[in-house]
Amino acid sequence: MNLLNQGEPNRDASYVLYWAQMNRRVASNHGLAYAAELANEHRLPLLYYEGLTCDYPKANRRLHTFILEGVPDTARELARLGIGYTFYLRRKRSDANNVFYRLAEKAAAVVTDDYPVFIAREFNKRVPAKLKVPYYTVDSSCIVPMNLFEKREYAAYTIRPKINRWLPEFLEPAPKPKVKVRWSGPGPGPHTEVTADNIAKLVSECEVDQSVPPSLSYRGGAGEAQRHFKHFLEHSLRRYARERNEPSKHATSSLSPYLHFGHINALDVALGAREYAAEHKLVADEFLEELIVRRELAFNHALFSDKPAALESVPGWAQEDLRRHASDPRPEVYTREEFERAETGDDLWNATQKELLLRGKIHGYYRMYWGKKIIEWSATAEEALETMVDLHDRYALDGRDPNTYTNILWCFGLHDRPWFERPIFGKIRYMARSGMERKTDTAAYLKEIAYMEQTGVDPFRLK
DNA sequence: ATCGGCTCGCGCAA
DNA sequence: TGCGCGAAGCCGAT
Repeated sequence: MNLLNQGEPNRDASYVLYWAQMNRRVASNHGLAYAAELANEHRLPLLYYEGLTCDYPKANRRLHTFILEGVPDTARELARLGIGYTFYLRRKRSDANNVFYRLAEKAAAVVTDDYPVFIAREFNKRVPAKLKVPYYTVDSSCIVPMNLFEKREYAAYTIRPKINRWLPEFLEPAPKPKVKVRWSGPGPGPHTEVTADNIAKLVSECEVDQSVPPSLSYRGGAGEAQRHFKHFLEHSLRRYARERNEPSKHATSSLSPYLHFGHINALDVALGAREYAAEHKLVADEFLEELIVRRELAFNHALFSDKPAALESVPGWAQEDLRRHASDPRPEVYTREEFERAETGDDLWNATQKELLLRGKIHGYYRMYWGKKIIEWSATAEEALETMVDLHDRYALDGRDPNTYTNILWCFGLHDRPWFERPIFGKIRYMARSGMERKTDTAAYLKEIAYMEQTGVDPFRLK
């Protein structure tokens, strides 16, 4: 927990305010639980505010739909716990309502999410000074709070022992938000009522890019997140270590969209996987390594980098290699539009891009190939990076996340080691189509993507 | 099928 | 100061 301003509690306050910026969930939310504690101290009720605006960069139908799908779950849970809920959908850019500031004026204190990238990073810098009341941020994203680390870690092997030392202390269920003064009735307006039936209509009324359709595969919400998690435990965890890099086997958790929007807490995923593994005599080590060590390494990278998504944040040797090879001839070069439309000369690469377009995420292993080839086929490294970030911002349900930026920069050498010298890449790890063929069943993947493209149905969508 | 070399730098042991 | 080893590989030799 961090207090980010000199605010004094408001004596005439009507509630304590929790502002869900990134962790859009009720269960297992350390920030919300802390807000409930403050509310109890002030003998006030607790109000949960969540907004969705149309004017953040590249806002679109896909992202809006996913976020709105989470709202009914949130409303139900909050009502059960006696916590007030104001959700506001700002449909038009001309809408002058600034609901957060209006609600904050009547709050004894504000609690929100500590988050190291995108809008929350900027808001948490700018907003506290504008408020008269205390403004707290709580890290409800990481298992080991990212602020406990003192510096940017060099690689997984440097952060791993530190995480392992802290884990026994932090791998405990989050406290529940138990309020003493229950909220009765609706939250203070303006409030937008969201039901499963009106989501499509609400989104169509928003001034956002309507050309990006909702994901074929993932619907938002805490309930959906739990369903995916349960399916993963029962059908995939035991295969994870062996088959996680084989996309056609579907052995990964598919939780990244839910982790990104906070519909599920990584802490609960870790606890649940550990418990399931113990009960069923399975080994969850490989999954926990990715969920905890690599995910938290990404948050560490974002927190301690001035620009988490810039080439200046990759190691010196890699930057130097990119510079040295900047004028190497590129045998193939594609424009951003050709990448976007999946129109390169490589059908496997095109399939990965189609997976992004249709599902809203790319399988983790193939995404590395996707990124490496964009580097190889772009005029400059800077342009390659821009293409990757832009395509994720618009199409990925797990974009705009510390993991996204870290996975993209990994393609440029971040958290990786040098390998042998070659054109364009220098000593940055290269990936070849032949390697994909050798190690994975590319034919099965191509078939699966082609089926989705032709039918508009994801055969692996959770029923 | 499997193995070693490629190459940098962190962090711990000495 | 030396040394082991690292987030997902490639390539050529055996």
